[in-house]
Amino acid sequence: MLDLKFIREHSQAVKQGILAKGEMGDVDLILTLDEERRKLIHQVESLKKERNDHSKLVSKYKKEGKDASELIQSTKDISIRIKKLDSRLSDIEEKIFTQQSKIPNMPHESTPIGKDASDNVEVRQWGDIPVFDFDILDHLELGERLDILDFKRGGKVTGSGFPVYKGMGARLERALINFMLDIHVDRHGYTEIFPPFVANRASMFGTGQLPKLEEDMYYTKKDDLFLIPTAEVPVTNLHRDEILTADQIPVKYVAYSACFRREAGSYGKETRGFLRVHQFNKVEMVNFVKPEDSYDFHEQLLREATEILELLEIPYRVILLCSGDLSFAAAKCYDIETWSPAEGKWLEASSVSNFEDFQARRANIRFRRERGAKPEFVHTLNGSGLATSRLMVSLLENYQTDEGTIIIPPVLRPYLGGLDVIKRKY
RNA sequence: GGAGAGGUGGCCGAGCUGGCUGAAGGCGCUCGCCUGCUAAGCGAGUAUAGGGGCAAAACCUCUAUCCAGGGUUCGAAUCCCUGCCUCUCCGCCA
Repeated sequence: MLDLKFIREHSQAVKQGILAKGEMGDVDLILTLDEERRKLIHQVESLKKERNDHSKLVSKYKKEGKDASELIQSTKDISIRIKKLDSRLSDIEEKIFTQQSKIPNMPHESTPIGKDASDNVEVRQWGDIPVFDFDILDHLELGERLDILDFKRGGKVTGSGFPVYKGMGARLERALINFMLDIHVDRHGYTEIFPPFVANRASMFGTGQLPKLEEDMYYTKKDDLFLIPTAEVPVTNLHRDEILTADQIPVKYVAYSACFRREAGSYGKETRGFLRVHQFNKVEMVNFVKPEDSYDFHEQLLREATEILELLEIPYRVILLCSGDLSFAAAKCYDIETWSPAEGKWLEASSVSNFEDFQARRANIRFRRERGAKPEFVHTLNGSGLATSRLMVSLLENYQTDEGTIIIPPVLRPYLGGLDVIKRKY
């Protein structure tokens, strides 16, 4: 959410930002409504003052034994006028709020302006793309032959897009999650959170999923709750409506969660196997920091995420998203993509975003620099570190051998009881 | 799911027979004084948001806020209704 005052004072910049992001948003309507709002506030507040004064007089008259009936009658009229104006005012404020919530965050100055993914900028690449001297298999075939992934039965239990991990596949998934959590906790100073996987409307609004992405989320009607699309939602909302003290900041949380996405209307391309699923696992890092530090933390977050891939020795590249490819709430975002030898392309395994105060304003997360200082909005950032589904694709495909086995990266072996290779059972 | 209790400022905690109560008192914190030595005492201050005054800050002023939303009333933290949340007991379940 952008500050109403900011929209009022920088309407041109906001319009440009909306265009650059390829979003919708009616700035002029907001400006018109805001003007009316302020006019109404002025009227209704002076009436309220009058009413308050009258009420005090009534009290005084009664104490003195004077007749207050005339005064009471005239005050009654004032109250009726107030009620009318108040309801008009809240009507307008609701309209403003609706419009305001639809305005995306502004892209940061270091975000390249562009239309779509083709305007994204590659920042760097790490590791060499592997060359194989045999015919490689894709992760689906590998998973099936090794009997570690079962997409078919997942379809039976739930529907397509709900993969089942089996045997060493399940253990490998668990190993990846534990490995990533341990690195972030032990080396990057994170506090681990195990959050709820279901969140309410206020939380979904706080991080910016609502209202725009309602159709993309699983929803439980009876309880008016949403299955989380990312741990970012519950973890960021941990501090909703709070004022943090300066010594609490920066807050660094890391959380594992299952992530649920309906991916409505995305059938067809790129839906094979793990490439697009409705449920996947992700380790997510969330930072709450002072505004002036947020871009330093953004770079640090990127390093913390890529370190995982370097330890796993999986080639990746970092992409700086252009304005048009940026999500609604982000001001700047790096995507980390890992290499899939079978697909012959890069797969997004992580998004590392700086939301500045956009989420903080929606979720009302503030901090005080010192006692007595005015509360300010924090800056929130988050980054996947990482999503295991795409990571699993790259891991299986990059570490496959001509025998159809999978070499386990050394850093993961302690998590797999020392196992160094996954072999076929038959 | 059934029965009951409750949600007040950074925290604790009054008020809840409606009227200078934005809210006693305590703790914490900040500043000052005194005193001086791991302490105590004294004084002052200590919410947030919005509107207006202003180019802006400081400041002044008004309005709102005692979980949220409605209602009653000249006037509500105080009365009524609805919702949310917390706690206790019972039931059910992992």
